[in-house]
Amino acid sequence: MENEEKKKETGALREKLDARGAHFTRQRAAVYDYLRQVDHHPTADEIYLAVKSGLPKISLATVYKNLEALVDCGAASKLTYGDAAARYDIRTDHHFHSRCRICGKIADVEPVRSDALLGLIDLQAGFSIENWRIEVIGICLKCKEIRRD
Amino acid sequence: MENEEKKKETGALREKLDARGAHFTRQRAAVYDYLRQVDHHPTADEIYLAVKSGLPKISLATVYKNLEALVDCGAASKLTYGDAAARYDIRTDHHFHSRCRICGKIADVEPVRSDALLGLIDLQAGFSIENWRIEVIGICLKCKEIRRD
DNA sequence: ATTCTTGCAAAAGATTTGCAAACAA
DNA sequence: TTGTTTGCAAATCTTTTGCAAGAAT
Repeated sequence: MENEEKKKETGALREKLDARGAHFTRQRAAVYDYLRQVDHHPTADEIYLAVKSGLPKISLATVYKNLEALVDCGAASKLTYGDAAARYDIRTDHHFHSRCRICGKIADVEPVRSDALLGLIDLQAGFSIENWRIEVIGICLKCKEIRRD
Repeated sequence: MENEEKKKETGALREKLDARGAHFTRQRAAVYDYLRQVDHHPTADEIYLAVKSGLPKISLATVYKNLEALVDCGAASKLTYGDAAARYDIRTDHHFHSRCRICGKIADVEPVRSDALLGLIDLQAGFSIENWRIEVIGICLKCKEIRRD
């Protein structure tokens, strides 16, 4: 049943927070739950507005603090692809993103042979790679169909 | 001689601005010249401080407006890799960047077989790629030598 | 009991905007 | 002369911070 699944996830969050000496709170759980339930990568403000319906007194500052706590304990990640506002992602594994130039939607892109990237670029000598990010910009299927280009 | 080179570049900038109906001004040329002479990717504020020595009355807002004009006419590009402040680059051709986690230095990375990137990722069906960006994060040679890790 | 979190307001940092005077075409 | 740019100040937007009261461990 759905409640079992929810309880399991809640427990997982509790453990991750605990490992960092952070507390489990209703506000924190609400931010986490919203991030889990949406299929896109919302900004702090969007999360704030959404979560406010269940917790009317929550403040935007609390949402920011909780997002930071979630990122710190490995329960979410922060996307900073140069928009005005940062976006947050429930996934923390290594993956990339595509952005539609028309509708702005950001979708997940899975790495297939990620390490082969190194052969495609001419890096300065002696640079030790620890991580890399790829963003693909273009037009998504939905926008293409609407425009019939 | 150096003046010939400078005049040629100035002429090129004038043409690009002209094509957009934009004017060539001392302030605009100063921002452009600074971008040409540095070997890194400065923020608007750094450009402002540097250009102010030659044009003491220039304002930060003017620097922002000029950077936008330069980007618009294809004389520079804007880097938004998620820092607090955007960075500007005199190059407008397709290339990438590396960032040192220790010293924060951003260096150019040349694409070798850039189109082969498509084989490395699993993009959603129907997405038309127009452009892509890669950022490599790690430790540069200089910082590695200092730490002797 | 102790430590962390909340909510509020204020502050901070980056960037944009409105506008009259100055400048470039 | 006409349209663009400048410099200034004020405004905007995102994010952070200080702090007293409240909640979690």
